[in-house]
Amino acid sequence: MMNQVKENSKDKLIKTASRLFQLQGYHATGLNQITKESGAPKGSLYYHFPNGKEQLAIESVRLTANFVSEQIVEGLNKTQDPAKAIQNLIEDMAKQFQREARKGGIPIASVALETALISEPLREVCQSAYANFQALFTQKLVQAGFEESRAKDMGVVINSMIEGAFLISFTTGNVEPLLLVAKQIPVVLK
Amino acid sequence: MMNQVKENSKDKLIKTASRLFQLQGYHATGLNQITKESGAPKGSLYYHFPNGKEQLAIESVRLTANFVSEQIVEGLNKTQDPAKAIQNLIEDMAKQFQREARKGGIPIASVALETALISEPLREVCQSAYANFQALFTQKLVQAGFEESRAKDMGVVINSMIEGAFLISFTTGNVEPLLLVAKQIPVVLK
DNA sequence: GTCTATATACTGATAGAC
DNA sequence: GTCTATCAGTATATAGAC
Repeated sequence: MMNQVKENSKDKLIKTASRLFQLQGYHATGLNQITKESGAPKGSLYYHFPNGKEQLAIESVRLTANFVSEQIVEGLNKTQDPAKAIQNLIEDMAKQFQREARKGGIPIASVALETALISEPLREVCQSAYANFQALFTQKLVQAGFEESRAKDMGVVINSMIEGAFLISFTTGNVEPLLLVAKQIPVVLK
Repeated sequence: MMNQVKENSKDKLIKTASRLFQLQGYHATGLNQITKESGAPKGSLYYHFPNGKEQLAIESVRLTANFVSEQIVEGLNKTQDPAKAIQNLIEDMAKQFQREARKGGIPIASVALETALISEPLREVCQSAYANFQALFTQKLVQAGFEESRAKDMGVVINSMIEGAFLISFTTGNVEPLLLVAKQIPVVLK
């Protein structure tokens, strides 16, 4: 019923918008560019997203967040030991980051920074994304026997370390920060 | 000679631009708003910055970076032990962040994310800013007897942790990430 | 649901008088 | 160095035919 063989305009718009917001940020990405690259007509955009750019961005961030969450889950499931698992996950992210040669942007950070003060709904969906990432790390730690409260704290810390390393790696065009942060994971979890 | 009692248009423009770029990001900040809030005429902007917005942003990021560097230096000088010093610095930043109630933005991150792929000179000045922050942490560690190579690595890691914690704290409107990262500094430096 | 044409406002940038 | 007027382009958003 809801699974269509052919991709509809709404999905095409969200997919294209997700890519462009991630690559260029919120304000640098215009609706004209999104409709043009998605192939969907502009009238269609306001039919599917009556609240315009803000609503489209909210759904785009949700899509991006789900995609990243899946990557995290898959990565963490590869290894039982949590420290090794998280370290490997970050190193895999660094490899992918290097392969793409910085042509993909950072998943959510730019939209979060640009909109946190001007759109409460957009801020909330970015906040949810980060809360979700943290929860995945925390879950992995709890399953490995970490005490609940410490696992929660370390989820926040690990998420911060990863986001910061992404920011610096992206700005400098060098994956070193990601690799160095990965190496510190076993240290902070000891 | 170069120290004028009265603030000239160029300085007013850079100061205002620094504040607005930090608060709103690069693309959301228009030249009309900068000239209006600075009190400087628009014609004056292109007289002082022939390369327009990009050049103004470069000098604004430099000003912001210098200001942050001074804050870091002052903070690190308060305490001799590097772990304690860095931890206290981050906690002070968190306090200031909370006082401002998220009304100041994050110093450089938004501009860095928005421009790294579209302006090489702007990317470079953001990169320099981060390199400078890292060097200050590294210097503190070397002075305390850390081995040079490890001190460099930890400068990068600490800078990443702080930037990431700022990003998450800003997005969520909660200083917890900054405080938790501060608490981990002695752990990673042990 | 799709598509085009258009409205209004604002963007970065420039010209030229003063 | 200052200031105003204005350019061409693009932004988000809407109206209305199909």
